[in-house]
This record gives sequence, C-alpha cells and structure tokens, in this order.
Amino acid sequence: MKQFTRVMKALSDPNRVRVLKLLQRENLCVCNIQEFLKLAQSTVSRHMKTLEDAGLVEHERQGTWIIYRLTDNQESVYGAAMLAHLENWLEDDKELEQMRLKRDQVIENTKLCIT
Amino acid sequence: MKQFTRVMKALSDPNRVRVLKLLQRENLCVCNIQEFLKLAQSTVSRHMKTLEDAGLVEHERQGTWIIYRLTDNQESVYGAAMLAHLENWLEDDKELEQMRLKRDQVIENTKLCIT
DNA sequence: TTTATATATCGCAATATGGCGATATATAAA
DNA sequence: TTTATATATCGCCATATTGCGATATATAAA
Repeated sequence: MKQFTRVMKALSDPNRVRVLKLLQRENLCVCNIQEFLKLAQSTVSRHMKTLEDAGLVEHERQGTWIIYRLTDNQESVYGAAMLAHLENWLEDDKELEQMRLKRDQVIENTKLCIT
Repeated sequence: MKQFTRVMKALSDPNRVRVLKLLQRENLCVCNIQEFLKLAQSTVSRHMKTLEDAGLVEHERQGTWIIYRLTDNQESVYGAAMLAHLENWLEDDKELEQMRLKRDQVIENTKLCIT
C-alpha cells in the first residue's frame, strides 16, 4: 500500500510529471531540468528526490553533474506501469508543449549538459 | 494535466485506495464505508467527494442512503486505466485483508445497507 | 590549496491536506 | 408537522507539501 501511494503521490504534482515527460526524450542533469521548468534549483532537487524515492527515476554522477533518467528495471510494478502509461499519456498537452519549446531553444544554444 | 494529477492525488491517500478496493466487491453506502474504515462520517464524505471529482466513483441515492460505486463508463482514460489496474493490484495487501474481515463481520450481522 | 560549478540540504512562509465534531440538509417514517 | 437516519458541509487544528533563498557538500580545474 505504502509503495503504491508513494508512486501516486509522486505523480500528483504537475512539475514532477513534467520532469518525467522530459526524461522520456533524454536523460538530464538537474540544472537543465531547472531551466526547462523555471524552478529554483533546491525545488528541483527535492522533486527529484521524491521521484527517486518512488522508484520512478534513478541518477548517476558524471563529474559535477547528476544525470537523472527514468528507471529501466523497476523493482516496483506500480512505477513500471505508470512510466509505461506516461509514454502515451499527455502527449498532446499544451503546457508540456511549451516546455519542450524551451528545451529545443536550450539545445540550439548547446547548453545541454548531456548531448 | 490537471485531470491526470487529480486522479493521481485521489489515489495517493491510503484510505481512499481502501474505499476503491472495497467498492470492487460491492457498491456501498457511506455509513458502511465509515464502519469498515473506522473514520468519522464527515471524513469519509470528503474522501468520497475527492474520488468522485477525480471521476473514479459515482453515486446514486436510494432513500436516505447514498450508494457509491466505481465509475463504469469513464470519461477519463486515466481513471479507467487506474481502476483496471486496481482490480489486480494490492490483492494480497495485509491491511486490506483486515478491512475485509471487518466487512465480513458486518455482513454476518446483516448491517450492510445494500445486500 | 583555492576557486568555480553542480547538487543536496536546511529553514522559512504560504498553502493544501486530512482528521475531527458540530451543524445543515434531505429523505422516510410516525 | 415532528422525529429519526443518512449524508454533506463548515470550522478548526495538526501536519504535509511546495515554493524560495541560504548554506553545506562534492567534484573539477587552476
């Protein structure tokens, strides 16, 4: 039960869902996520911890960067199912489209940590 | 997005999940749900509103009782998917088992509003 | 070692959430 | 109409959440 509600709670915040939708396309460092979402760094860091505690993302250090990615081999059936759904869900969301435009701008300026 | 996060938030509380798991077996009035969950009536009523706003349950009046049931024809793809998952998920949960025992007792005493 | 950059953590403020009891409302029965 | 029962809503309190800036920590470069 706790494991299930933890995943649901992680998915109940729009900014965290935006992070997951971003990570569908590419693995990202905190600073880029911060830039796309226009949130304070500390706020993003906390959201990432919530997502990681729910088993939805995992991280890896690359120098000074912490690269986050969607968890591949889920230990949680709930997380796995929800990530699978999110591949299709919200694909035509207007808000997310805006965020992707921002992402494309950053990529043009080659300010992406991981290319 | 809002529709999605509303469903996720509704599912992020253990008591609300318990209600949904109960409703899998039979439609129930508020007073019985209150009895199974051991919560104040006002608390149950608010949880039911949250679930209904998320499109997960719907209600029907039968005399003085309000009978709640899982929504059949979901207008929301998210709600439909989650209710489908919940048919299988948490089936072996210990906490839920306790709640079902309580339910069985009530049924023995024929205190169930809807039989 | 010092400096710079990236990230995590802490403390605070505003708001949301979930519990309750009291009360309002609606229906059915007397 | 009065009474009883079921449910919804309101107000309150304790706690959780989410935002931020400030600060601690970790790595890389100078």
